[in-house]
Amino acid sequence: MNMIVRDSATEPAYLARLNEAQRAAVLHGNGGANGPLLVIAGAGSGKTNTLAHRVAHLIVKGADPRRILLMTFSRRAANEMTRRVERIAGEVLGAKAQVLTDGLTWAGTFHSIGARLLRDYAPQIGLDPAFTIHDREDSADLINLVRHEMGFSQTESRFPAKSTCLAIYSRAVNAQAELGAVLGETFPWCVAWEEELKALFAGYVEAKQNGNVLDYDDLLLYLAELVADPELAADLSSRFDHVLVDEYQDTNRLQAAILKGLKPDGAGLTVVGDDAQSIYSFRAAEVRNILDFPAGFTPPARVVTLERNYRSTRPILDAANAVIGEARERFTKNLWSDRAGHEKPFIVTVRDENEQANYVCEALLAAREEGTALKEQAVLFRTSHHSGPLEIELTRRNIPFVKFGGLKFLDAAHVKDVLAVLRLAENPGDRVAGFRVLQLMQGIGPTTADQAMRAMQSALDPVIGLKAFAPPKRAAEDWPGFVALYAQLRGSHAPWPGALEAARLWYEPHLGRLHEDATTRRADLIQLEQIAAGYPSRERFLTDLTLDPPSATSDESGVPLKDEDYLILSTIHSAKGQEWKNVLMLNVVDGCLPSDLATGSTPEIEEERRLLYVGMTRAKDSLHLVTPQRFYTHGQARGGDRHVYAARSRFIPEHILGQFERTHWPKAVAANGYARSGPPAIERDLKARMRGMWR
DNA sequence: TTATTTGGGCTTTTT
DNA sequence: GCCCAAATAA
Repeated sequence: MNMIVRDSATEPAYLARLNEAQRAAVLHGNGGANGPLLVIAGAGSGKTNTLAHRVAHLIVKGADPRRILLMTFSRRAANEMTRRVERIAGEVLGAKAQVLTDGLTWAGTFHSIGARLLRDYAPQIGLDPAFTIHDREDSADLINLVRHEMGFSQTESRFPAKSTCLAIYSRAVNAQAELGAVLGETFPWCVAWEEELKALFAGYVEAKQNGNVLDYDDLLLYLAELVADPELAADLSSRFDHVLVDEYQDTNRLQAAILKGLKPDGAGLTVVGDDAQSIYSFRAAEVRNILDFPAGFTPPARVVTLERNYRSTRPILDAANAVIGEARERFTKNLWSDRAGHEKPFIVTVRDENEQANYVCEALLAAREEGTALKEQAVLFRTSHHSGPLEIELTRRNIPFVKFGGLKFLDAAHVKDVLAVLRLAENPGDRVAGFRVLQLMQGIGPTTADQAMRAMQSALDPVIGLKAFAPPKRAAEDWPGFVALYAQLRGSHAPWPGALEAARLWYEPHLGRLHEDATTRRADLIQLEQIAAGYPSRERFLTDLTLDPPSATSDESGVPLKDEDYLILSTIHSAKGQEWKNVLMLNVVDGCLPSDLATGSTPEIEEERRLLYVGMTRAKDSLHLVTPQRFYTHGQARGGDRHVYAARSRFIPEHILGQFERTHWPKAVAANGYARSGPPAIERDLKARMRGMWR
């Protein structure tokens, strides 16, 4: 399998179209599992393409795709990678490639790979393979249950909220740090609760184990523990010849430990990343992982640097380089591009957020008039709610859009309710799911739900326990129906995906009672059934959905039609790895970018700077940074007038302003204060709308 | 014991 | 605007 055959005369065409550095990254080891490789890949330097070529090259050279482990940031990135590998391998291997690339099944996030491996190794590490996985909200709910049981909810001064408790716990786990240190550095206002938090976390861990549930962090933690055992690590390691990791700058210490345990000598290990794009340290990502990677091995890992940018025009890249050039500490060199462009990025001053929304609409419609489809344009912002006024304006103008990184489909209460039914069937010990489901029935509150859960657990079989349980009078009517549903779902012949429909039918009466807009919510659930049909089993469906939820409001839940043109709205974080012809960034203003919640320490501020850099480098042809002069503060009634005056982001100081074109909008001032910018580019049939009001 | 109301406090980015 | 806990009603 390890062929060291080099014949440059027959070098395939797919290598010829790469630049020298890219080719070096692809050819490293020449198809074999040689020493470790670090690829520093600047923004737009063809990173995904290079990685895909490397994987394809390995396969062409005879590597077994089933023994290639590919870890990317999201399932979407993994799919994209697989697609490209397929195409490239197809050029060389023809029809055979399909079979080979179908074997590339070990591709996904650290968390999803972790879940799969843990199910495989469950018996060896004392885990029940039927474990269910808690998302963030479920984890917070469980921690809340423990918090109540320990009496921390009725303290004299207020105990940290459940989400804060979880955040502290998660940080301590992912950063592999002591609780005291975490509190001091990241949660200083909770320092006084250290003892109580410690007790709470001990209780939380116990509750997870009793219920046979894992949270996100456990997937990494258990995997790290698994590879810490020499025998298990050797066994696991021998399953993979090649391990490739994307976005390595955003991995945390736990993830680095997993890799190290998996490939201690680095043989066959490739990591790709860019320290200038590290934007996840709030999630305990550790830039040092990538910086210290080469020296972690003897001999040190080979480093290949990709500095040529194929994405952006030169003026855009120059401006982005100027922004990142202000960073305190940096390791990658400036990127270069030979894509000429006459247009500098714009800094557009507008009066307030409403004008900002107007400007954005005008700008993107103008770009569309010139031939840039909405799909090739994006509006980026620091926090999800920054797009609020814009969303209203887009809706008013009938401009279709899809939002990434906002409220997720799965966070909706009705979707969680139905999924909880399935989870409880999968794992009767899942208290959070049980509490949620049982309390849907009228007359059942926390106390009864707790008693019913206990009855389930103490019985030989959970179904028998439920049947024997006598609910309070008010719930007596609902009870038999629920027990029958549960028995059906627990049965060995539970249909799939029919089980979801059964759960929905049971849920529908409750849906009508609990929610006003039952019709739209019901449509969501039917949508969910369609998604479910794509999964082979209930377990895979539940796992994949919690680990790789549909990321946009449209993704699979299909709000706008796929073939229609629509605009992309996205947080900067969710825009990672993507690119558009025209990019507009909102609120490039001190207090928003950097966020005023993240200006406490230098590292935090530096991360915000990289965030601006990441946003700017998404643009191919044109870039607009919009700076409203004042914006309304939150925490007031709608239409309130509390506002602050904002200054241009500190990341664009005076001396780099020359890289930008500064404009005001609306343009120059007429007697009434504002020039008319001409009628909007959209026509509306007002009469039709009037008629429509009564139909 | 459950369901509903009221008042006070915090408010990012995501697997 | 949302979450949470305490108070109140059924």
